[in-house]
Amino acid sequence: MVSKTNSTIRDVAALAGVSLMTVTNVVKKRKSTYGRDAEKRVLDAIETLGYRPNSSAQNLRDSLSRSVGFVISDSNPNFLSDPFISQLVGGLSLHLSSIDYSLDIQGVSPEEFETANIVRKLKNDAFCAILSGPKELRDKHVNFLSKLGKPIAIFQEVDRNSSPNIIIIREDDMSGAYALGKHLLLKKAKNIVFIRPATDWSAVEQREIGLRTALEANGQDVTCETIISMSESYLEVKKVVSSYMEKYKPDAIVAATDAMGVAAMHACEELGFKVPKDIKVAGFNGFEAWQYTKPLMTTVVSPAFEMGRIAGETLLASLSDGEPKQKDIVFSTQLRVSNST
Amino acid sequence: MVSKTNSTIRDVAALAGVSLMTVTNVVKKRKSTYGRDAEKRVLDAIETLGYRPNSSAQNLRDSLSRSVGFVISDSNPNFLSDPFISQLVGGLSLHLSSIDYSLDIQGVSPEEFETANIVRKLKNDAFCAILSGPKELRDKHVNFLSKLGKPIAIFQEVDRNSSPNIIIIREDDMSGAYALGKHLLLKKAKNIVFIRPATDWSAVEQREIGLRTALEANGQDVTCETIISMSESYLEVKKVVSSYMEKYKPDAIVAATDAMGVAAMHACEELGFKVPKDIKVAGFNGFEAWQYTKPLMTTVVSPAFEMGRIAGETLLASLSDGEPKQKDIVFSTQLRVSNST
DNA sequence: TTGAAAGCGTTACCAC
DNA sequence: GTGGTAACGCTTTCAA
Repeated sequence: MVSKTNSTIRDVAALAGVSLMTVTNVVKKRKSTYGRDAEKRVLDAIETLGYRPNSSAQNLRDSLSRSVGFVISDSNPNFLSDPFISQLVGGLSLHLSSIDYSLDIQGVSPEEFETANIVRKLKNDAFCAILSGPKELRDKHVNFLSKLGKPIAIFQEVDRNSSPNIIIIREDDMSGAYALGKHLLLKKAKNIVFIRPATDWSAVEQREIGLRTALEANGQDVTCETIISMSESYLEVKKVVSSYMEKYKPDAIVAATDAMGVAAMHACEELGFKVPKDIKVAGFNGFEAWQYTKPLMTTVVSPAFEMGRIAGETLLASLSDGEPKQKDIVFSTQLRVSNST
Repeated sequence: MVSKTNSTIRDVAALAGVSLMTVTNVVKKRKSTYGRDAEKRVLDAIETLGYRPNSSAQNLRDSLSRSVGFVISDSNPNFLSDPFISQLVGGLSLHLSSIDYSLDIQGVSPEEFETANIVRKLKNDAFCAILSGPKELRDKHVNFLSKLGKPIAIFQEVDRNSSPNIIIIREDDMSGAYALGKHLLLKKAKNIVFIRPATDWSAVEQREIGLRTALEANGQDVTCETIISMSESYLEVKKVVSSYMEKYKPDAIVAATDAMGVAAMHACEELGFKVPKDIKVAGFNGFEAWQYTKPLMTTVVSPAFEMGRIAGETLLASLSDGEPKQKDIVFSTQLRVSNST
């Protein structure tokens, strides 16, 4: 293998027979500070030497890391298997790599949030976070992040009107859930169950509130009970739903996510209930993988990929312009009615 | 907000009343080079100043970036929605963040592979790649990567015995497919169809070879035809399978991935074929999302998360130890038989 | 243990 | 346009 003593801007200047300044100017494309012949000689030298600016040196020079950190508070080490999170990361990474920024991802359990390397070393220019755990713990983490002194984007929390460097990026789960509730009423559902994971997510709270608001307008006529599954796993959700269905007779199940909805649907079918005739089932997210259920599930679609992209754009903007103009960015969700309701 | 003029090692030394050397030694935990009292003063100073080593400076100093780049050759910008890739990234990122390395991800279309920022700027210490496109294009990309002069891990290619800095990390798709083929024979399948996407992936080729090898042992008795779907999308696969099923009467379908398998299964059911009675269906990968099909699909399970983790470990090892000991790391796959066959 | 100094590569500023 | 120099923060070496 060729021994790679990377060439520096000095080597380029020497080979091209120009000064350091001229090389920088050519590289930075500051026309009118150099002549045509000099430009050509510099470009040739860069080509033959295979010169590439050393980014560590650039970063030191202008005290930037050109990177964004993304802390994911999740008890599952394989947090990227959650499509919501992988879409956020995908959208964010797409934008960052287009402007030559890099992305540091770290998953951390909610309990260890404040001791995660990524927020302790603090080497990134800005941070994204998605939180989980009880509301007061999440509040604590928001507060912790706000003291980092860097631009922060937090996904899926409600705006706390907190410090000036925090941007909230969320989807309007409440309205989506509200629309879903109204849809179920239209379909004559009377006894509705909301199934949610034990883990607290702000989005889940919002979904429950929206659903209940829609249903409560109908007074005593309609009931809504919440049941909790210890985990979001397929088997656990199925078990919880099965044992509930054996005792009670709801006519609709709203699951906090599509994955949970599929499990609920299967539980019902195995007990002999037909979907949607005997019981309606709906979920949240509408990601690729869950579009393959039979019957196709009614869901509230999340714009997660786009949210990731906007997080990148907004953070970078506030890095150069100072305080962000918009401190609470809300994406609308969309009810997609299918055959399961 | 507090104005953050980050404190340097000099400030710490000054406050603690010790030399720079001593601070470095304490930070680097080189015991026996400093005394107890000095240590305490330094640690206190670090605490009160909130000192954190500047990683750009460290990186410049020892010409490292402490980051790994991951180039994903995929025509879909939302490449992370592919569970195979998101698992690779998850495993890799978990390992890297545990040793305080960061991860640069960039998706790029096969045609633009060599012009992607990430491989042009070359700022990472090592690279991972997953390739797609025709075999000769992939060969070209392997060759291109081998000339980068940095440790490279390539997923899911076959070993080309190429340059010393390339590590191949793959799963044994051929054996998995072979086992699946034998299983289908055991289940009395005679006319088998392999459905694959038009896009070339090395893994898909391996799966086809393994399947055919298993079946060919049975001579003329058993047929195996390959059909191609332009895309991997649910609708496209369903359409292709439907129109095939209307003309021919295979008794088993092997899909190149579970996602395609689900689509194939639905196509069959909609035409009135029962799975597995009238037709058997199997896929590849066995990721979370596809464990929710009804009937549960027979599949060959991929250890993608673990492959990502090992890529990180191996690259980092070869960064410090020079050439890697193992140049071709093969993970075994596992046939998981379920109700769809 | 210490203090001083050099060097990593880039960039900005200066006077010419 | 040039050439020289200083600065970013850290680490190592060398002599004390």
